[in-house]
Amino acid sequence: MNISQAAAATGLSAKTIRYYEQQGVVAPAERSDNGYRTYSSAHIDELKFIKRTRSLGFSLEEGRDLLRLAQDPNRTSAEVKNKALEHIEKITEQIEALDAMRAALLPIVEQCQGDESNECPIIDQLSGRSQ
Amino acid sequence: MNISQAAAATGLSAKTIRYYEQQGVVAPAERSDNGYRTYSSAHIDELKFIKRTRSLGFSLEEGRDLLRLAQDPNRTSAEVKNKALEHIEKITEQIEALDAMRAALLPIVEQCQGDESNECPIIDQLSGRSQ
DNA sequence: CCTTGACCTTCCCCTTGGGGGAAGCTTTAC
DNA sequence: GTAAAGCTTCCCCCAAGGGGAAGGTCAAGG
Repeated sequence: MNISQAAAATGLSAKTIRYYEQQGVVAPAERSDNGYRTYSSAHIDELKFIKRTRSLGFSLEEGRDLLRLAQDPNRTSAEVKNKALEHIEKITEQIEALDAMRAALLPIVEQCQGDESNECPIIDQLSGRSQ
Repeated sequence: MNISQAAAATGLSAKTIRYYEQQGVVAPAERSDNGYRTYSSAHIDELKFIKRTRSLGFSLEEGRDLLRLAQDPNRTSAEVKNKALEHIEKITEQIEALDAMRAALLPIVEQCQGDESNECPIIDQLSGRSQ
């Protein structure tokens, strides 16, 4: 299984797969005689695992940690749950920050006529006028 | 007014102020004979303007565009409102993406005992088992 | 007068998660 | 035999600065 086939099998790009290997996130691929990377189904599973962690918003480093836990028979579910809860906390903070921006922006934007005049409460607000 | 005083006046770091100047976001500071940057109240206002756009989640480039509109007497409020609405749209999309992650994560995490056992539905999910 | 500490300057490397593309090899298909 | 496609490594690029080095300047104190 070449890298382009691994890419097709995982939905990742070849570039991304090389990057994950170089970052030590997944086990390095075997090499065939010509130097090409060769992928087993175990590699594919690792790549898919990381893809799922990424889609849930985990960083690559967190994904790597989770993969190690997944492969460690001595892990405890408490360790895993802790990481997940911390991550949920971070997501929640990000949502709150974005909500605050939106809440600050919406009423000002609604006040703006959006016409051909140059008078604009959005600009006034950003300029510190009409505070 | 030196850069550290401008920093104190705006709440930005000196590094950030230099960066904004180098990126062409704000007008370059005057230089005194020793080469030190010198800031007028107009500069301070520009820096504060950009700081407000940043705190509302606008990119530096968007902040620069908004500052140019603010200084352009021929602007229309429609232009400004358009940019603001696009930005709100982006924020909304980000919130939705984060909400989706949280919604996907929460039920799995709740199923996890978080004890000393290695059995863990979070790991199962990430591994594609018990899908 | 001289020194020391606090400024200031530019410069380069670092972060995240890859994308784009060059240079050079190999393999595949016709 | 040759051309296209695939693979390799390598380096530069993005956002928004932070950290810190090397070197010039300025103000205060002994």
